[in-house]
Amino acid sequence: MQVTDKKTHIINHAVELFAEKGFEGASIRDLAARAGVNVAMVNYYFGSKEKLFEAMVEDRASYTRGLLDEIASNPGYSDLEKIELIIDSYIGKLFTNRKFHRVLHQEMMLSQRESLQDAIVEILYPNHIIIKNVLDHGMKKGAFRKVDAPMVIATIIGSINQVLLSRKLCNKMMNKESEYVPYDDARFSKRLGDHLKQLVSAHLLPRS
Amino acid sequence: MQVTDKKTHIINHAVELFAEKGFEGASIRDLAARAGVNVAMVNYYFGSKEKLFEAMVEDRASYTRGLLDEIASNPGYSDLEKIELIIDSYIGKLFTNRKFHRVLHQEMMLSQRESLQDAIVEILYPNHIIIKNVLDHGMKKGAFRKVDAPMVIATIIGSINQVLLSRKLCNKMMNKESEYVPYDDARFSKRLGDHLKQLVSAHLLPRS
DNA sequence: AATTATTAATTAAACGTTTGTTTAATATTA
DNA sequence: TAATATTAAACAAACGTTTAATTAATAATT
Repeated sequence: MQVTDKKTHIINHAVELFAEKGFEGASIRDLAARAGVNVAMVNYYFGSKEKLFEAMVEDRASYTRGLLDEIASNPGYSDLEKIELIIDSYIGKLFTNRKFHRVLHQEMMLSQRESLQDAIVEILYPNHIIIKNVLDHGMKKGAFRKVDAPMVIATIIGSINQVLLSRKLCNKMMNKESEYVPYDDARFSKRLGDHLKQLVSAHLLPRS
Repeated sequence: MQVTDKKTHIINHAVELFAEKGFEGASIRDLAARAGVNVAMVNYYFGSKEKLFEAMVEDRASYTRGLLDEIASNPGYSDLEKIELIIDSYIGKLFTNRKFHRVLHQEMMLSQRESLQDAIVEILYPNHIIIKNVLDHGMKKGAFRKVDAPMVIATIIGSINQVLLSRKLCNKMMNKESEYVPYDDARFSKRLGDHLKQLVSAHLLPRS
């Protein structure tokens, strides 16, 4: 196995472990056992637990980029269509990358490793800007009513995060049995997307 | 100082510490130093770190109860008025109790101490039910359009949680300087409340 | 192509700290 | 005097990390 592959292999298990136990709760020994490598290899490759975490963030940070930007810059869509496409695309992104996204959330809530917090903000912020630009453009052109754009963004992303926060709470709210995994069910993604699109449309579109 | 007072005193500092560092990241020695008591006192009073955590949850769990229920059961309000009052009331609640609420969020995201997760769900769920009943009643009476009630709840609570998640991210989104503390600013609470009320009204009210 | 020299990868064991917790002695209160 | 509260010290376990020895792979030299 190549060096890069081995690093990636460790990082993949690190995402799982950090998502389950948090940074402090995850031990190098546990990680090594899961990844099937010697404990010393983690420090050999990454230097320290903290640097491993940073390497993991850097490796996975790209998951947010690209797709939203393409949608927003595509001249073939109306502003409302862009918002709707962004909603669906963002749901897909967060659902598939939910473990890493969970790690980012954990780290953002804690006031340790503050420099990492700034890095995480820089990862998430571009997505907000993309949505903001579409909202601002729509309002300027009169396609949208005058709304509190940052709050609309908080609502879109916050709604998705809320169902991602806890599978147990989500299932209880949605009246699903406790073993159900909503994030793997395309019907649930569609349900969330439909709700958000209807909600945001009613909010943004001028009254007839 | 009375025994109960001393316990409460330790719990108060525990909320702060757990909110800052998470369960695993918080040490008994750090807690004892902050609370100004001997390290052994924590185990003397609570038995263990884990039992201290549970005692803290039990002590603070009541923060969610009461207010929302009063609003929902008050016959003097229309269904929309109830929703609007619940939104403002819930924002106030979460903002003032944000540190404990942050601890609950952290714990809910991790897959350790699963029994505690169930307990936390039981703490938060009643609030959801209160909102759900109002929504269902309004839909049944024709005051509201047919909407996805659980998703509407996820949106209301998720939006508030999103701005509570990270002060840094929130300030960046809202174009505030990084030292600003939005949760202590009544204007920010009002801004969030106004947004949510406008959003939910547009979503719930039938088109003219 | 075979052999040697060099570097990289891997391992088990140990290191020093920190952790939650307990103990045994002392002080305080009832 | 008896129960409770408080303390400093010690305990064992787990932690991240380092070491020193060994194996594997690569490069250089004959």
